Amino acid sequence: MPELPDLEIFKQYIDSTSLHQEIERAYIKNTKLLENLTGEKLVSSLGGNEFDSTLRHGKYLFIKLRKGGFLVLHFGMTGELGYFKNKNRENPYGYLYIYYKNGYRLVYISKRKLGMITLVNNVDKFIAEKELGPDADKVNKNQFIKIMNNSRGYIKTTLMNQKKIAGIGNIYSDEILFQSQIHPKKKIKELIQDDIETLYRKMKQVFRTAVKHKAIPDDFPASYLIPVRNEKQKCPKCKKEIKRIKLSGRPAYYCPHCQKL
DNA sequence: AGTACCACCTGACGGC
DNA sequence: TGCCGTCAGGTGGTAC
Repeated sequence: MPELPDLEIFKQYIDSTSLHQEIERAYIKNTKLLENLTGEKLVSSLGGNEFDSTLRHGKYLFIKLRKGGFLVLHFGMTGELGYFKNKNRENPYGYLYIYYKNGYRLVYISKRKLGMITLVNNVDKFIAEKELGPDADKVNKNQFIKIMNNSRGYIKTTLMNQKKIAGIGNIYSDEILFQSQIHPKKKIKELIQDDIETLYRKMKQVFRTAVKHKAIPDDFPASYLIPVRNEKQKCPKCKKEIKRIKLSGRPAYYCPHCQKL
């Protein structure tokens, strides 16, 4: 479930497993995920190289290469990472394999092939080209208020708009709205300043909590929506039934009692 | 500017 | 058990 907290966990995973060790070779199984890049170029750039550090912006992960440039990973809907030595941990959906001299490999895994892999020299330039807004976990309160005041439309749609704020997806937008007690289909212009500040506070709190629990929904606090984000489940606060509606074709789950329009 | 809908891709799940 | 339709955390493009 690759949204901001998941990406933050991926970042920590790379940081704790894959930095500062020589890459023996790389292998790309399918070039479909590559953007502006050939498989040959990717493989030759990684071989004999080393990862120095990582950066995250929204749902994108940037891994700095010792010899210059960054490996960029986007995880789509089903992307994940694996770092292991044992062959029986092999995954049929692995696409990019990075083999280290120590016998371990880092694998980019994607069931649905909706992710993206590329190489860039300049992260800020990449962010500008993708027109991404500020990272949702790093944006400050004044920036956030300004972004909201410059938007119209539904609050949920706006929170998920990567060009406004980067990092929030379908699942976490539901959680942020649930914690803020705001209906997903509330129009931004109908929110008062207090609501916007609540959203900002809850957004940060949700990220902090999710990352603390390694982005594993079952470990989230009992007051969280995500572990019970399904129709016919009971609202963690009022125990009434969770409802599902659609916004631009995407499902939104909320509590009609706690989140009034 | 914002919304709905389609496409991409393919596994998971529920119903019959 | 098996087939089939529908749905799914992502983004990007189009028509209105």
